[in-house]
Formats: sequence, structure tokens, C-alpha cells
Amino acid sequence: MNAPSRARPEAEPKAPPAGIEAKRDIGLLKTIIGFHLRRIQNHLAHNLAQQPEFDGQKSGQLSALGIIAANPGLSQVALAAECGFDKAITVVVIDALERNQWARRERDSDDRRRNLLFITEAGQAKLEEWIAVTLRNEQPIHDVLSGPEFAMLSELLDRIYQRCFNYAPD
Amino acid sequence: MNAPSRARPEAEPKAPPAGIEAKRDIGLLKTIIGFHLRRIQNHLAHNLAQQPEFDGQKSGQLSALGIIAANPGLSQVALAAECGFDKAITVVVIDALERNQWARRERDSDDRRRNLLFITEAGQAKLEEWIAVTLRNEQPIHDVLSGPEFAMLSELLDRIYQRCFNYAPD
DNA sequence: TATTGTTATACTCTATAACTATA
DNA sequence: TATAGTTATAGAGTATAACAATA
Repeated sequence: MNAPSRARPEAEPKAPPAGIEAKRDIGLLKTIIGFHLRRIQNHLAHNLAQQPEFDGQKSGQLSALGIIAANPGLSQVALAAECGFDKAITVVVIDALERNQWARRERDSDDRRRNLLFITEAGQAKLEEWIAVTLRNEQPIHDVLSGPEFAMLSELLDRIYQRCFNYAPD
Repeated sequence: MNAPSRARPEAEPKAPPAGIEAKRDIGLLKTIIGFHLRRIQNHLAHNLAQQPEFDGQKSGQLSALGIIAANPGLSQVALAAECGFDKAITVVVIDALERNQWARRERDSDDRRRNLLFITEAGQAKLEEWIAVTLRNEQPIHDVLSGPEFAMLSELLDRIYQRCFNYAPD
């Protein structure tokens, strides 16, 4: 296994043994953002999957539900663009959300090709639960960043996505 | 398709049509770092896979080669820890690198369980080629960030990984 | 007993293409 | 002719568990 298994029963589960400092270099990879993103993402996803509250949760569901909650009535392609995944994936994700009655599709009467997406009350509760679990999972990040640093990181990442990748179809 | 296909022949390939501004909100997801990381990572990986220079390249190979280059003689588990993936994946990745003679394994005479990893001359050249292609792929990010902002982003991401996830076994 | 590397297997995530229904 | 959504299929990425060799 690669990802750290928090063996410590109590106490903070993320502090490195202290004394064992970063001795390895990432060389040319320093400027490759994709490298940074993926290795962090790997650990976050791995740890999150082990949280009991996330049992059957396919990872896209949290993103989708969060975007639907913040933008009630958006279309599936708009959701896909905002979440960064394909429209085909969107179908599967929303199927799961609808099956659990956390979200629902509604035909757009103005353009009957479209489904408008809405979150349900149960979905809102589930979203908040998921957010809490995820924030707990990401707590180590908050521990090594100051408040302003975290705000800066969020802002930079959001700007990158909005300006580089999100063409925001209607 | 979801990822933007840079249709514009010349000019900056990332500026949104202008006038179409970010109108969508990410709500509670704002503070979820994993959300930011994955959607950016999705687009970067998708775009990179379309670069002809990256034809048969399984994405882990660039990371592995970069780490090996910066840390000649490290072990496979150390490489796995630094790249953020499992030791089982490491085997497959190094198999591919070795097959192309971009890297080689060498039994550690002090601890014969271990393989020490080294990059070859051809591997160094290939690494630099891949880095160039990847940097070009990530150019839109550089276009929307100032120099200091980019440096800050790299530093924050590296710190997060080193302090939260990399227990750096020997 | 624990660790390094290996193999085999399965599952998750994402991409692609073809299809429908609407526009 | 183009777009929204769907379906089916395939591929890439990763995780898991069992194993051999070595410590």
C-alpha cells in the first residue's frame, strides 16, 4: 500500500514522524501542474474512499450534487462543463443521484431536448453530510496552510478552471 | 465532447468568447480542494493525450521518469511514494520505461530486495521532450497566472504533498 | 516478522461513437 | 444541420490480495 494508513489510534493522523524531512527532489516536474494535481488527488481520493460515509459513492456524485445545489435548473451539459467531465458520465452520475432521490430531472418546456436539474431536500442533507466528511478528509491540508494561503489556493485553482477550461455553454 | 477543442488557428487559445462570463457558482464545493484538482486534472490529461508526442504514453511514465532523473538510485517504493501511486503500478510503469530503455533497474547489493532506479541518456532526452510538450499543454495556465502567482501555486501544492501525504520511506 | 518487488484480478473513471428526440 | 441526452463499449488508472525473495 502506498497511501498512508493512519495507524495512530488517537492524535493527529497526518503529521510526518517529525525529523524525517523531505529529502527527495521533483526536479523538472516542479513546474508541471498536472503532476502536482494528480499525486495529491490520488491520496485524497484514496483516503476518502475509506471513509464509511462514502461507501458506495462514485466520486462524481459529490461534485454533481454540489453544482446542482448551487445552480438549480441547469442542464446536463452545463453540469458536465462545470464539473469537468463528459456528458456521457453525467448521465450515469445523475442516474445514481435520481435513484437515491437526491436530485431529479425535469424536462425543459422551452426546449424539450433538455433536462433541468434540481436537488431534493434529502439531497441537500446528503450534500451537507458529504461536504462535512470531505472537509474532514482534507483537514491535513488546512493544517499546513494558513487561512490566506488556503484562500489564495482556492482562488487560483478556480481562476484556472474558469479561464482555461470552462467555456460555460449557456 | 466536453474538453474545449482549441478551434482558433492563431491567437490565445483559452480566452472564453468574451462576454460569456462565469455565471455559474460552485457553492459549497468552493472549499473542497479535491473538486478543484480533479476537474482541472481531467482537462489537462484529456488535452495532453491528444498531443501526438504522447501517443503511447501512459501518464505515470512522465512522473516516474522525472522523479528518477532527480533522484538517481532511489527504490521502487520510494518512487511510488513520491509519485503518489501504488507500488504495484510502479512495476508496470518501470516495465514500460525499461522496455524503451529510458530507465533501468539495478539490484541493490546492500539490500538485495531492492531495485535501484536510474535514467538512461535516451531517457533524459525523452524526459526533456515530454516536459516541453507538457509545458506547452499547460501554457493556458501560465497565461492566466502572473509569475509570482504561479510560483505560489507550485509551492503550496508541493508543500501540501510533502507535509500531508509523503511519508518518504528512506 | 516485515519489507521489496511481482503477478493476477477487478473495479472505477473516463472517452468514443452511434443513436433518439428535439430544435 | 446542430444540440441534449442516452446507451454501449472500450480503455486507462488504480486498488487489492496473494506470493517469492530477502532482510
